[in-house]
Amino acid sequence: MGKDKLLLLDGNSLAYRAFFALPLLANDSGIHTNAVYGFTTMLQKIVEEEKPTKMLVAFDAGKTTFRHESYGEYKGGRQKTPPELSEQFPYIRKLIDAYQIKRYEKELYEADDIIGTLAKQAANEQMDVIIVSGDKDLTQLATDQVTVYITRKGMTDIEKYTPAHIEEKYGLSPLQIIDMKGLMGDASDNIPGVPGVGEKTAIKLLKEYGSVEALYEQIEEMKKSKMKEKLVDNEEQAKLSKQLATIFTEAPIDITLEDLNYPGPNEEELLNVWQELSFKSLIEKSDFQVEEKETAELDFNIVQEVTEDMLKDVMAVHVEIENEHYHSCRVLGFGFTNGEETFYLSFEAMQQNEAVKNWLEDETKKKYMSDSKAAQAILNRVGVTLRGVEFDMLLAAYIVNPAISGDDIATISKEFGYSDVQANETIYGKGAKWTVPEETVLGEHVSRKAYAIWSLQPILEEKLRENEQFELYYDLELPLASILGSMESKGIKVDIPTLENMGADLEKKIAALETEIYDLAGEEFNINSPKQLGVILFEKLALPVVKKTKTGYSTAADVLEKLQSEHKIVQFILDYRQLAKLQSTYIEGLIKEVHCEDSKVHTRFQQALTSTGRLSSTDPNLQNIPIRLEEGRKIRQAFVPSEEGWILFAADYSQIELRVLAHMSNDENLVDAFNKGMDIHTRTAMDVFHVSEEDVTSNMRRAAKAVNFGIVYGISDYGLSQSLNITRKEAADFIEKYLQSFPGVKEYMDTIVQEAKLKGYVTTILNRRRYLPDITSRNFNLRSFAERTAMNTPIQGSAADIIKKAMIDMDARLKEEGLKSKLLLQVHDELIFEAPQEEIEILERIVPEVMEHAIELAVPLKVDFNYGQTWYDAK
DNA sequence: CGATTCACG
DNA sequence: ACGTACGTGAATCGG
Repeated sequence: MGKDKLLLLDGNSLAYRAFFALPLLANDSGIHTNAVYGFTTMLQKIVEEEKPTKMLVAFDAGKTTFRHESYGEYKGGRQKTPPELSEQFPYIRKLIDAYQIKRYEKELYEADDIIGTLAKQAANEQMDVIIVSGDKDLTQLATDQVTVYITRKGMTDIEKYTPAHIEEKYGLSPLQIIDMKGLMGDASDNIPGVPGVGEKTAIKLLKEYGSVEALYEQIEEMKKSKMKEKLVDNEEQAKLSKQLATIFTEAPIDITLEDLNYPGPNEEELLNVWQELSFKSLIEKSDFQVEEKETAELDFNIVQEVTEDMLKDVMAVHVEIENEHYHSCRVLGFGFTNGEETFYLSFEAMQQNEAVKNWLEDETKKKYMSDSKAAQAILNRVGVTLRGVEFDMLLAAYIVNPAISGDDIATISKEFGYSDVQANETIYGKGAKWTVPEETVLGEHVSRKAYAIWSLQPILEEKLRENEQFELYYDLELPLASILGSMESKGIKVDIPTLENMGADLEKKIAALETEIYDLAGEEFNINSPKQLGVILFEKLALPVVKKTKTGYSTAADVLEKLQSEHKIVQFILDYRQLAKLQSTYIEGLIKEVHCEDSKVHTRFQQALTSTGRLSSTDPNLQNIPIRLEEGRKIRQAFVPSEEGWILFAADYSQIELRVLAHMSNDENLVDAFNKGMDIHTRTAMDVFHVSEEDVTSNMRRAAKAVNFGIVYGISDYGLSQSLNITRKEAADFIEKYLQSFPGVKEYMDTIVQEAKLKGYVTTILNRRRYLPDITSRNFNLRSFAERTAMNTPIQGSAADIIKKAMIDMDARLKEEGLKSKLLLQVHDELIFEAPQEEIEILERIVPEVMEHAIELAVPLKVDFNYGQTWYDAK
């Protein structure tokens, strides 16, 4: 057994150091992590390099110490600990525990005193001692056996103070550091010292006299000077200061050196803490075996047949599929559990099993699932109607925190502290190596997923209730999932010949433009490559460079528009880009997505993805079908009703976001404008430019419209200047005038940012939440972005709440009225239905009625509608 | 696989 | 002084 090596760490000082040395990072749950991160990297490095056999982290306990008895102002005037740091201390403690390092604090004593006491004891036992702190005061403890490490910038950079190093640096012994502080004081601890004496003078005096006491014994022999006067006047203070600066090495601690043995980290615990904090780089760098981590045993069976008695009133069910394309992919199997009995059933076996099918369709049999919409769509493919979904883990997790990334069960489970389910990649492999394992492995994996859902259901439900989000989840998102599932399964019919004709037409136009462009450029190149295009435009043709990107010249549309007058080629490129986009994304891309059995596209609405609460749409994205330009808008002619004699009916909210803003800000002016049913951009122009309605020019209205957009996005003068092509100063002027006209809006914007800083998140009308950890960042960009998000998310998110509620009400109303009409699509502020001709009259009445009263605001909601033979004609 | 561009609200 | 409008998805290029 070699010599013991003891590492003593000053917890408070290191946490402070790390906090101020590093930018205010935060993980995606909104917990700040910079101090914990700095602490961790420092620990990792020092443990690696020093390989200690014993360790302890000491913390200050409470506010008062024995030093306050002799000097009440000790550490007075100190700024209180920033809340962003306070919230990190529990994590630092967790981290230390995971490392299996002892931590200790003692009433009335500071971390210094605990460290000093233990260092002395250890030195007496002939141990090597290393003290780590961010505070140079500790250097007074340096001896031949005790080295003091002081962290410098970045936490992992360390200065090692041995007595020799101190001698070299200051010309003093370690104990004289105390005298130095007695003379010069310490502003951060509010130790006064002798006024006018700084580091230089203190060192000079100590070199001559040796100590504070010796100095005062010989003070009469000192030559008369200002300095001498000050020293004489402040004798008591100097002695008190020295006393305060002295680390007490006889603290009555009830912990012994034997208690401090360091066995090395508990790798599993440490990984858990790192995962909770999202320390991805550390997890990757660590050579801990993540995959081989022991998972708890799970008792499960692979069954060929399921009998009624195996199917309980409440169960977790998971449908395992090949990939995310649930409208077309292979189905692998089903996992079931009620927490006691767990079993796996292959898809083939399920299709033969009436008991299971009946149970799945039985409304009274409650199912706990994750992504029930996918399960519904899959079962729909085999003629089974899923009913009785009582819990959806994917949606619950999303409501608790929309920033949770990943929609697979392993990822979500881990977020909530459950790790007994493996990543899909571990089971199947990835890329070309993807393969379905043998049934015992697959069966266990799927069973574990079901078990994870079962285990997390109470935890997530509790969390939802705690956040007052249970209603949002249970009454809005959960029923919506089923409605979206039906919309997806129904699909929308696409007329391929229409697309093909357009494609042929486009092909000719694109070829003609290509020729023109090559001709004007004097060479052939890839017009689709911004890099090659940049070379042609800005080098060969020497057009002026307006904007640059990270990688080179920007060739974005707004840049090209500014260059239109410079060269004929620019317009051709703009036209080429427009047509090429239509061709590749909307003609070829769309055709690829049409299912040949029914000539329909079946998009997937992502319900647990956006940070604001909106839906998104993929494969194909039906929420960005062209409309603004006529050429593109024609794409909509290919979207047709699925039955002969039916009609497409589209209804959209007018200005829903500004109405939401009027409601939330309660701005008198804005509310009035909507209550009077005015054109909001015209009204804004009237108020900002102080003109009457008749005198609002089209330019004024255009400017007002841009300002309104800006307000919704979380305005910035730069953004507005870009959109209106004016100077930043002019834009700032506009904003100023707007906020004067709408003071309620200004107040709302200020309040919401304040609230976000206080709570760490913002909310919508239905209590949807978005965390904004960057809102307190000292990085201007990150903070500004978070501030704009704080202003925008309640608006965009509340509008999303409203239309989601409208979809639920509309679905119920269609059923109530016994109509055949079906909801097909949602595009953020509009709903698209298909309907038999004879129901159009009814829809004209009920759709606006339902949508306008989905949620009552302080201003009316307004809905416009249109219908026609194709989506294009519903305008 | 990141960057760029452009389609939508 | 800092350098941006908010929220998405798909196609394409090129390392």
